[in-house]
Amino acid sequence: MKKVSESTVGRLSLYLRLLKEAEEQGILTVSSEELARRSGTTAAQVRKDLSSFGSFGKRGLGYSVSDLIAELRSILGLERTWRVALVGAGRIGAALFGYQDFRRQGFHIRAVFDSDPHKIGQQWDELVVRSDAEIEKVVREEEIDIAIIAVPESAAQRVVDRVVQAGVRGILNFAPVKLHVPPGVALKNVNMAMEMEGLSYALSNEGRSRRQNSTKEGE
Amino acid sequence: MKKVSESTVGRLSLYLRLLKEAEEQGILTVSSEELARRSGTTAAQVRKDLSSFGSFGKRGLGYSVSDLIAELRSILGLERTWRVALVGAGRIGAALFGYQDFRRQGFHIRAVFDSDPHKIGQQWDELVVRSDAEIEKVVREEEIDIAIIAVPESAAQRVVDRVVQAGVRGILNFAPVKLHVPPGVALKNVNMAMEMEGLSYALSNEGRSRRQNSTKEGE
DNA sequence: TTGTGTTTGTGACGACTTTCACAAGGCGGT
DNA sequence: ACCGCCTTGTGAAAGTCGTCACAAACACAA
Repeated sequence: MKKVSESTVGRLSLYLRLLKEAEEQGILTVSSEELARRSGTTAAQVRKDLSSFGSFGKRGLGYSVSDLIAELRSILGLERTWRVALVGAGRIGAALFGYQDFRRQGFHIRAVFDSDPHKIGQQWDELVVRSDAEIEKVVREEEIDIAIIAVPESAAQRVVDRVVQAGVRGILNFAPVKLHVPPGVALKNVNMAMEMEGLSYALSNEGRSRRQNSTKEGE
Repeated sequence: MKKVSESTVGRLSLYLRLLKEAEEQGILTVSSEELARRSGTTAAQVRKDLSSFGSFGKRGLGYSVSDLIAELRSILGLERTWRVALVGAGRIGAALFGYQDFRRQGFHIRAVFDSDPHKIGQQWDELVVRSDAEIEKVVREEEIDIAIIAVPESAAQRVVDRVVQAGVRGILNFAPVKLHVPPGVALKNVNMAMEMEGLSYALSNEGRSRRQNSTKEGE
């Protein structure tokens, strides 16, 4: 179990989803070859990724689907539930709140914040949208692990500083800015504007350097 | 102008945003050092990224903010507008439709599709939500360049095949699946579930390998 | 015009990631 | 129990990406 790259973790997450699919199809065992085909990588890549965490396969046979699912869930920390706060009750916040996959994966939204007086007090399922003035108090009370930042970019860094101060150790950021967090806090960015610009670049330069759309068939 | 990696393009997009900010602050010139500070990379990285496209700076001085903005807009293909179709009028689709940044960057949504009879016919600003049966016809008529896929994973690949068939050359995918597109079509994925699992991994393994949160301070 | 100070552009280096290739291991048939 | 076939796990090679360090270029001052 050496150092593991971010891309490896990303692929594990993908393998996990594919394995669940396979399980539903009644498949009991998969080879690295088969997983590679489904995930769009190579068999060697699959084996390397898995082998950074242990020897889960049987030579000559492949991997047991159910065993590997269990291993991956354990590696990714998905056996427990995570307590999540959603900061920003705008359109993106609302979309994320309704995203059922989160709950299914064990990410439970325990609090929603906004600064808009019109939003504060609204009932969202079993939760009430709370004033962002209460962030520190509620984050501590609810023992929030992860904060989802869905506020305008101008407010993002301030919100992050506050939730981190209140004990949050993971941030999923939807604001198109570069956030700064202290060591020990994990930060992931989802930047739709950037992805669109990547597409714009790829489409503008078709025919030129043949590699511009390396995302194709890649993750 | 050699081969350019995806990460380079991502950073260019970031530089562009930061330069606009600087321009609003009345700054006329920036050094690679300054851009690095703002973007969280290194000066050498900034210079390498820019130099893959040309020599935009003046030695001893730095880069002209307005010139560099123009160059980056040109490189990223943002001087024109792109015609976009949104497939899926659910929560995510609605959130994206309302995301003003897209329009500001020149990405104009010209069509919205859904398969739900309750949604079809709804008025969304100046657009009417159309039946997904009309995808081929409308995509061709409206000369759509880019499709945003905001449908359930079970429908995603089918939708992609159809829009590609109808002439779309860029896909922004929000469904948590690995899509397959023919060569010449650019594909970008936004996978929130995967990012959350990355956070879960990082939080589960704190203290272990010190590098788990390399996203921190990174992109 | 010459000198000083600053910052770019880039080849060389180092770190990290992916691919390759094969020995080691395990199953099934005879 | 042995043989043949298949697939894993992994060191080594290839490739990609980021960092370093410095010569080249330019502004400005005297």
